[in-house]
Amino acid sequence: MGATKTEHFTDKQNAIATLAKALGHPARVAIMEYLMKVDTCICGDIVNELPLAQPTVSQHLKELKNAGLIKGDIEGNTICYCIDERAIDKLQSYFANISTKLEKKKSNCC
Amino acid sequence: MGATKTEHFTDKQNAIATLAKALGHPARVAIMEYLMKVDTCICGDIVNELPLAQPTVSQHLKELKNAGLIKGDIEGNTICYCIDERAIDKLQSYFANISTKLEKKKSNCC
DNA sequence: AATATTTATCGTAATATTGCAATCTAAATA
DNA sequence: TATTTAGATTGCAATATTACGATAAATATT
Repeated sequence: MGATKTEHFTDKQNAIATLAKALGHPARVAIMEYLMKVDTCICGDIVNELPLAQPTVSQHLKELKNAGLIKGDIEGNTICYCIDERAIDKLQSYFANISTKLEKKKSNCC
Repeated sequence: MGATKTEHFTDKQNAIATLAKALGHPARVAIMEYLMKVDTCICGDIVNELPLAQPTVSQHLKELKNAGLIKGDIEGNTICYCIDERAIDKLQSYFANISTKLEKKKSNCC
């Protein structure tokens, strides 16, 4: 065994897990924050921002892209990566929803 | 290598990554949603809710607990697990913040 | 006390992730 | 055209995760 049994869970659960998993590494959180920080997203120098080798950063970018958190456009020699707002919105509304429900419930235990 | 280089990132980045990583598996998302659904948190039968064996569920619960997403109180023979609102609040405000900033910026590329 | 119930832990196999050196590709420039 | 530059891909070693059977620990019930 060892492989996640995705087929047993709902699409929504898998979708949230995929997004969360992509952010489950500090380098990828750092990449997202860097993409937030720079105004334009000429994002060639993410490598210089991170304490990781170029292939490693490239791999992290690929995972963020696969998860749908960022999108990238080829621009001549370089690639312009930027945050896909839709993914952030999904996460934001998911947690806001939980937060609201928890507030109403006012946990009567633990 | 293969071990995450946590020491190179900020505490906040690592904190978000830890929470996100814990939610990076559909079973753990499902557990959180189940804990939301049940009013009281007599949580003995999470195993029956999930298509996973008891030791696997126990392990997932442990990870959620280590990440600070849930807390558990021993209660006689059973354990009462429930969501730790503080963790949800952290995630909620983190994504809300990003969402707001993105809205202001109105992405001028990609 | 003996048995059942609930949850945790151990051990282990299968698989996935992390990280990087080396290499490749394609556009940019000399 | 040769060279540089930006980024992806390959291959591999180290480590982590996922899953579960077997078993342990501790309370509950008979």
